Amino acid sequence: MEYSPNSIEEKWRVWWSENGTYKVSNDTDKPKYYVLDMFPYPSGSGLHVGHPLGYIASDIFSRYKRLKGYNVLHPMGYDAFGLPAEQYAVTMGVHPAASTNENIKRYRSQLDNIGFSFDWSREVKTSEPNYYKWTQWIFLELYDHYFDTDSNKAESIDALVKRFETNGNADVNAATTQDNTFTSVEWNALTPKAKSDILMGYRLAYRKVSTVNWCEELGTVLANDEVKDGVSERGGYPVIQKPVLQWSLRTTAYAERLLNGLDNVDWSDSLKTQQRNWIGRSEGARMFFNVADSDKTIEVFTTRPDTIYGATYMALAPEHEYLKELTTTDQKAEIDEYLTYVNTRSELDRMSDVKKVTGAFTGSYAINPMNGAKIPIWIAEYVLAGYGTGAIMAVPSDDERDNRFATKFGLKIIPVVDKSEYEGATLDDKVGKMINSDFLNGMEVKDAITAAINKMEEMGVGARKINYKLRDANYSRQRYWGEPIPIIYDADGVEHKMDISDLPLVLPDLDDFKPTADGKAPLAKKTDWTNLPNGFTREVDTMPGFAGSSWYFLRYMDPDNTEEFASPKALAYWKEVDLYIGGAEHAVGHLMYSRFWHKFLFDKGLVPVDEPFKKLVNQGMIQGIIEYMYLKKEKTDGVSHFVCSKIAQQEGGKDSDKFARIPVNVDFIQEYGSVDSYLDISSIKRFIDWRPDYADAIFECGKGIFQNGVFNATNGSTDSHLFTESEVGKMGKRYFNSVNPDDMVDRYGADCFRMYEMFLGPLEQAKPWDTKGIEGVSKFLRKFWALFYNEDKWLVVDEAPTKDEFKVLHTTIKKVSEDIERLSFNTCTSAFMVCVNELRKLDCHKKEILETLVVLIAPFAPHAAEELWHKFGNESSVHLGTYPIVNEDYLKEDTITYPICINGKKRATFDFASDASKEDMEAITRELEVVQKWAEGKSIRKVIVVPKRMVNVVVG
RNA sequence: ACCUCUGUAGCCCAACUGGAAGAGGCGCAUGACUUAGAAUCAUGAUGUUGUGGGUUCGAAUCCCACCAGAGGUACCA
Repeated sequence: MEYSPNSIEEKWRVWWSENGTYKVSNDTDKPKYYVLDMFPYPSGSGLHVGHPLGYIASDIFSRYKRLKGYNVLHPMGYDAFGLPAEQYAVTMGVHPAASTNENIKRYRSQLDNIGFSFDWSREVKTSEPNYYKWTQWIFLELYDHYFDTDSNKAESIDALVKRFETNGNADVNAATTQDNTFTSVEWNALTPKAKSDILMGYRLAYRKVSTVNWCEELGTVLANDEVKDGVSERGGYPVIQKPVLQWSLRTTAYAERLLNGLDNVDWSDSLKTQQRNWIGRSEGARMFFNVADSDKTIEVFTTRPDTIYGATYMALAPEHEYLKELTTTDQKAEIDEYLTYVNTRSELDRMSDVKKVTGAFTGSYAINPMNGAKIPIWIAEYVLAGYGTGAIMAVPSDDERDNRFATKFGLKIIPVVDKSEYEGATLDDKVGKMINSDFLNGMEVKDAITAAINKMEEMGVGARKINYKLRDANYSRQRYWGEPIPIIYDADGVEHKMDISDLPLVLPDLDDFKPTADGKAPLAKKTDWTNLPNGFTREVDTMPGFAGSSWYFLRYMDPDNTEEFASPKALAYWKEVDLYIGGAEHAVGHLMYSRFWHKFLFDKGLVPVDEPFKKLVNQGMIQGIIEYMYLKKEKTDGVSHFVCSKIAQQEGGKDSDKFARIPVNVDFIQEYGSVDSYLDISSIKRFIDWRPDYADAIFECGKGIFQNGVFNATNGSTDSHLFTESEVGKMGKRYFNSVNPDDMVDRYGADCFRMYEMFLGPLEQAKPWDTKGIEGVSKFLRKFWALFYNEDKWLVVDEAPTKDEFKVLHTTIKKVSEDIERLSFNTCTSAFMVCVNELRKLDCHKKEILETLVVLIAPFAPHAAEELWHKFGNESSVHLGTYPIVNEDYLKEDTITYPICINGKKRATFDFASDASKEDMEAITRELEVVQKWAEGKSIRKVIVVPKRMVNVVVG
């Protein structure tokens, strides 16, 4: 029979499901192996071809490990809470639970189509109460603990309270924002509210003021993603940074352990580097500057205490707590004006716009603790409240940004480091000899740093300190579609945790998912839910997206447990994720949060290891081509005005303020993805059908204008191309460029789709989707099939294979196994192609070869392999079989052909016996005719023999 | 702006630890089969390894600078 995937694939998917082929037991003697995918957020547009890339890779690896005799846990679930479902609810009135369930159904059918070996009985959905019960429980555990720096782990708040009651806090070393010292007597005399406030400074889940993006016109808090250039993406309204009391997680407490833990995991160096940079450990000093004519002291963190004598001004973050007190009457207007400006600036704007130097003078002065110099205190947006202490001592002579600032505002610059001995050193380089620096003069920077800190400690004006860029994670969202935070407040505003027996705190139904007029979370509207009979009120913020995804991998181990998040037995067996595959876009965020949660659970003795993911691989993103149209920001005669991208280019293109770029559905585009992609008249009409709001828009093409159904050509031209701009980028709903895997599976079959995705390129590399190449893989599968079948005839014969046939097979086993181990699936695919090409040349149809080949290819093409496996008369699944072993005897060669190079250039080849020694090879090489010829009149200086590679003769 | 990664034939990519620039596929060209096309089979052409420097007997690979693209930058997921 012909290879026709559609007729066999569905059959085997049903068979696997009915036979429970992929059901995983926690109860077995087999060694375990845990292969995890980053579970998807079920978006409204369904899976696109980028999603399955990692899933296919992990599925191949799981099937491989199963064949190798492991008990493999390979689960799947859904990260089901999230903003898009809520936005959809706000605009379309569909309950997020309903749309999410619809999306999950669609995802499931798409996933099923690809033939994954997931154990669906372990499915996890983060939006299910029986799951988020435990998310809430972990949150309360975090709330109930603080980080003790003496024991270097989380300890219970109850124990801390006992210490306060007996000894106060003087001998407590903890990760805390609490810097007042109190005695037991003082503590015991405090009101419950005051005690609660102090404990907030210790808890791992705590409340503090942090800012949100607030859009007055839309009456809502916006995600960073919804803000572009300081205005809302929707409608273009102003967005300001508004301070709100919110929950946070004290991730910083674990900074050092998060950093050290990286040494013990098998992740790529680039990924570890990204995590290390995100944690951003830096050594330096904290220093205290008194404010002139005030009792205030400003704390700064600096990595360059050596440059203290060059500190000519001080810069505070505009959010600094002392700003009010420091601003003089004269300067108030200027400061207020500046604050209004800063309010419109996102953190990203503030970091990236370094060329723009802005700031304002408070009118106050600080005293340099080392020499008593009076230096002005400014506020500047380049100082971020969240980093260090939100205040810096500025040294314009040795810091690029400070230098620009000082130059612009005419502030003093005192050179303190002489770099004349270091050619090419930049301002920021930590090299040179100290000058103008009193006792530091003449020292090298490195020594001066130590000397300066020692002196400051002696004088009591500073101390050695390690600072981290890592910030505590904001844990509050003013949203509906997330886990409710199980906290209630009494009449005094003191928070209380809910009783564990009352969990889960189920998210109540709402009809209207908009926030309240004053920006409170939607749940605030549900007064019968928020107001409890005893006068207490509920927290109305919900948890962020990362809450549910920070521990889901533990739930798969024991998904139906109602007593614990997972049983100790299940946790002890599965232990940790052995291989985690997921997108590089999660390289810091999700992985950092999961590791933090896991370390906390480890401290509690609830998980057996302190790092959750042993080996981690980021698959590269499959990109799509995004097609943009240029829209003039200002309407022409009251209607929208689109401009051909080639015309827009001449006026500055995307960098110009004149244009907005809007993504177009790529289905309308001619010459999609090329430099000359365009819309013709009929595609413009389709565009208008799609976006009726642009029905009367002007479309300015290269050679004419299209409007209201009529094309007016200039110079009688018929060329009506409206060029669009193609850009490689994310595939997704917002760019209208998704390719649905179902279409590929319908057309080519799941096995072909799977192999093609792997064949596209290295797993870790980003690559644009291109449907064209899939024909090659399809052709390969037909050729593979043709080894077994000729039309309706089963060709396989029971003859003993030849040496050559064995060699082809075992070369392939070796290559494929090695490549699977290093996750190089693209080269596996081409190894199979080579193998099939060679077997065809040998006209091989031998059972012993082909049956082994079927097992070998089973992880890649599970359906075809299963079909053929059963044709061989086997009754159990090929996927529960045994992986073939390489027999090296078939791979041996008698001679190896070496290139003979003269001075690095290949001049001849020579066959050496494969077991020849280096010395023999050198001796033979020296006598070769070519070598003699090239060495004529010169001497042979050296002969380099690289076994199995080449021979190089150096003459001269 | 900062952090991370990538750049090899018209295109997707191989080249493992520094050792012959080429495995596989797409596309293209020619031939076979065919009335023709499709499918299939056979054959084979294409190079400043992004640019410039350095290290080395030898560099796609290591180092430095630059250019281009992608991902992340804490409320998209």
